[in-house]
Amino acid sequence: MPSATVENYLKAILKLSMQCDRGEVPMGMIATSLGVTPGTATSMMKNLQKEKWLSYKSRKGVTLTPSGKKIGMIMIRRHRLLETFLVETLGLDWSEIHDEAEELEHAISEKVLEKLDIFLGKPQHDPHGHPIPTKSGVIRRLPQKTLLDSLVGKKMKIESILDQSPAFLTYAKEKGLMPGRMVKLLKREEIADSIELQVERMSRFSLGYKSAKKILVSG
Amino acid sequence: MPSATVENYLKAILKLSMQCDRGEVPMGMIATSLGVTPGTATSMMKNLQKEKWLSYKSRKGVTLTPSGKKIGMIMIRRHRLLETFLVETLGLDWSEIHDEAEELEHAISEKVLEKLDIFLGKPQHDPHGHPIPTKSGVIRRLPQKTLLDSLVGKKMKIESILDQSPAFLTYAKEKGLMPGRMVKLLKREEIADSIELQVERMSRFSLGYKSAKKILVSG
DNA sequence: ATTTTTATTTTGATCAATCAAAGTCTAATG
DNA sequence: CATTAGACTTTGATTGATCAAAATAAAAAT
Repeated sequence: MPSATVENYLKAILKLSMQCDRGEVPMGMIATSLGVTPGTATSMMKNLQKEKWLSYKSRKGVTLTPSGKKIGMIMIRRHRLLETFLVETLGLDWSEIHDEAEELEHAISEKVLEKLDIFLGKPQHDPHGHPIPTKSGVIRRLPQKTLLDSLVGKKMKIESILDQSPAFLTYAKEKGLMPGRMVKLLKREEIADSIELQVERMSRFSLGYKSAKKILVSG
Repeated sequence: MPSATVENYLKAILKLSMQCDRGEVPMGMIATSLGVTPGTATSMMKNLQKEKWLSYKSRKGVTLTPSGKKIGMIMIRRHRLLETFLVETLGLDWSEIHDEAEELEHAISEKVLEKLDIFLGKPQHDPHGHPIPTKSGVIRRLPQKTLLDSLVGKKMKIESILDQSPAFLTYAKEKGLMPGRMVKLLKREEIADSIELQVERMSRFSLGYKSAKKILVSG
């Protein structure tokens, strides 16, 4: 059984490898993502390699083995199912759930998780619109299009919010930026790196480029 | 914030101090109850004293301070609410829930616990009939009478099952020995340290003294 | 009152996870 | 191509939790 720490490393590495696709995940990203010093990350990678969860090439980076990937995926599944439970069943706000799930995901067994999955009706995605992997580790691919890339005037459907920080999530909710809502890009102000938009019948507002890139859309 | 290990020590010490009442809880009981060597228990007690969770007298034992007692009580509350959730909401069998709750109790926050308490309808006791402390740490006192002490021929109500082991719980359930059921002691066989009994309209069976002491009754 | 037994404490060591700071590569820049 | 900045690795130390085994104290038995 991997420790909670190992589970965190494997989950983080899996997520990084899914985003910034290029074979190996570099040390620096791992250290930053987990909030540890580079030296800690390096020494941990050596242990994880010894346990066959990944392969590590000095000054290159790491790639997960199938068993490492499996554990990472299980952790993502646990996290997202727990987030769904916290919002749907217990009524927590979507800005509060990330940290809670971060703790619970290391304590919940497969047996309880499967019961929870059934109880929740086998949801396809969590409250932020992130796809929930199946028990066997299959995960739907998210659309790549962000609010920033969408065409002026075209109505798009919000698919997912990439930022987990409570402050951003609270703001997004207030403006109606939630999965499932329809949004229209009204104007793009290149020079101010800002866009203007409207969600359904709500009032217009603007968003910086950096924030706009955190909203995935489809349609 | 206490570590999960510290939480376990404080919960165990609180439980021991509630059962075998005599001021101080001796080292040996603590070590056995937590499955660690005596030396480990001793050194841990010194740390816990330094943190003001208990007072330790060499070769005497320990007594919890109010803050230590509070943490122990919170852990009992978490454990029992989680057990209730696992049975009532997710449908696990009462023999499976102890170990699951043992893990989850260290990961669940107060915020989530209070939501869970409301969701469950503020239950008074867990599936084994153990009282659930209130948020402020008040706990109902269990009856002291066991099945063994009850009078031959008198109908009693089962209040609580003291043994957490899956094997005993599975057996108990099969025989109808569950909180809320009515039970009648039919015969006491002193020489065979065994009793004969009947639960409601089910068939009679016998139980050894040691097992009979694990069933608390009232009535 | 000795001896023996049992309970507890001490000591020295280990393991996982971490950091700070010094050392070493590598790749980009001039 | 030599230098330098940035990324990465090494080293040595720390912390919390643990154990085994030796030492000690207290309680029980003789």
